[in-house]
Amino acid sequence: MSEEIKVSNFIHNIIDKDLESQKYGDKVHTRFPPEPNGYLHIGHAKSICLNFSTAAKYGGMCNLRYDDTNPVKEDIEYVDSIEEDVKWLGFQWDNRLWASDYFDEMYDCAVQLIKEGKAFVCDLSFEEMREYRGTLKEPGKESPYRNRTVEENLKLFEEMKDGKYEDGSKVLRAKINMASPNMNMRDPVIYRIAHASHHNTGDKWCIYPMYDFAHPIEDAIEGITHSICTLEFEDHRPLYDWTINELGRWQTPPQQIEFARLNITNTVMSKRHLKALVDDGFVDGWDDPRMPTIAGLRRRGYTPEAIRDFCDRIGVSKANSLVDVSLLEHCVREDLQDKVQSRNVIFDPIKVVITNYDENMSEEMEMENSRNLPELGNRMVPFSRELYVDGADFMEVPVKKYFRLFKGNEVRFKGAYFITCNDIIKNEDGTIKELHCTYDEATRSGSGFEGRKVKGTIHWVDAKTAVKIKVREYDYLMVEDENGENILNPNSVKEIECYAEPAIGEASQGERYQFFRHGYYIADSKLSTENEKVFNSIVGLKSSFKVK
RNA sequence: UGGGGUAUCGCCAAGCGGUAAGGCAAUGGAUUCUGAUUCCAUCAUGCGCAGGUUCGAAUCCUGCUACCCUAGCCA
Repeated sequence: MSEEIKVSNFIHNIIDKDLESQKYGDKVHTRFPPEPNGYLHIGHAKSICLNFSTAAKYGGMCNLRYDDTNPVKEDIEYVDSIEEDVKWLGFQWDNRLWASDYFDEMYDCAVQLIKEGKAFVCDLSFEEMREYRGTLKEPGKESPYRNRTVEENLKLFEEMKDGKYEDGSKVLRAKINMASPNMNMRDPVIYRIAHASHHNTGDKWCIYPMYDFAHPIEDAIEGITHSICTLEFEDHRPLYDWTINELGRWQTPPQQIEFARLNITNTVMSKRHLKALVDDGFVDGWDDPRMPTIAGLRRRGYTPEAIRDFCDRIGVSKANSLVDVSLLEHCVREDLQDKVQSRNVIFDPIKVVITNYDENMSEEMEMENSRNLPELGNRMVPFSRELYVDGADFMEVPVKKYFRLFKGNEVRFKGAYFITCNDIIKNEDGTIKELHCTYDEATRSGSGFEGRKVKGTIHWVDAKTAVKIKVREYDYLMVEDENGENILNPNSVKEIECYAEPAIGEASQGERYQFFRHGYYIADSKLSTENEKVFNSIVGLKSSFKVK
């Protein structure tokens, strides 16, 4: 048992108990069973981390199994993305399997139930079936087809398989109890007719097993010990157990364990809604940097380490929860701060003229690549008479406790000199044209100057050698309106033209930086070209001085 | 409750009869050539509510309350 791998107490307690009772001997076998009907999102990441980490922690196995029992909704195009995402998160499956590979065995299981009088072919229509099912408070009525003979059921089911009937005209139902207080036990449908081509089995089948019938069989065949799913399946557990017990084929049946699915503030977490955002063109695709999909988070610049850490920290329990997005952001910052170099980028340029600096002179200033990681060394950044600073680093009328640039104040230009602002030069319309400042040669960075101190350090870019880049700032996809209702945020992305120091030109696709005083950014892998770098904002700095 | 679940700090979450871990957020302070980072401090006489059992209860019992899931031939 590895100590490094964190596993929630929730699952820990269950498995330790099973190990002690030797319910499955020393075996621990989990599975991650996505339906290939969309991209994986961070909610899936929670399940992936849970299942794979649990297996790893106990020296067991974890299967990646596609729950592909409904060809109408599924598409092979999603399979590649699912595997890429699981791998990117840092996990490796022990077996890659398809539920559809068990269709023969599932069919055989169905036939067994029919032979034992535990399943029957039913001709009720959708509407009739709903009527017969009863309601939450009233029991259902038995189907008039419930007492067909075994021979008749066998014949009809075979004919269903052979394609003699239309979609919806017949189903195979388990014969359990129409008066059960649990709706799932009121003779649930276990096989339906669907004349649809399956990505794996082609046109071999025109009947497909339902989830409730298929899933326990899949788990049992694979020797799964702990079948972890989300809370809404709690009511299905009796049917899960019924299926395995009635079939009686497996010595050590798997057990279903439920936990609460992940919800994050300001985040859409339903596949249906995410698909609508893609289909309606609100976002550029499943990997749009605003999407909470694994692909989106990856393009946004999140690291697998940060996501795994997040999953470790949110814990696992049965309480419905809404995790504050600030925890995710914290995990991203914490991971990036010890990995990433810093660069100077000016978002909202104000020109600065150093009036006592020689017009024909320029210097290469040595600048540390990372304050936190001295081992990353230094780089040379050009400095000359005309520079740009950020609009946020200057105030014409400073508020109290503001210690960046304002008229009469001296600040440190990071990696360069102390600079004093002497004059504000305006355009005719009253806007600021440029700032006239002076520098003090004695205060050069690295000179060991101790004469006086300044409270503010700001960043700058040499005007002559500045490189233009595009930066995309993101806001949450969902925001609250004035009534506190969650609505789609119409301003979820903002593109800004920025000036950057020349060294940014070396940025390769996917490379991350901290833009000094701004936050963390990544060179977008899709939008960047040779001539133009586009950066996605990953996450901002924890806090900065905000003018109220 | 028809049935099934869940309630511990603003948000997650440990705790399993011996006197409320931790993280995020927040707040104060120290250091800082990033108002970042780091560091230190504060943050539940209280565990949905009301009773009871016990020397002792978040943990056991009883009764309430609130919220979630459930009536697909989806998963």
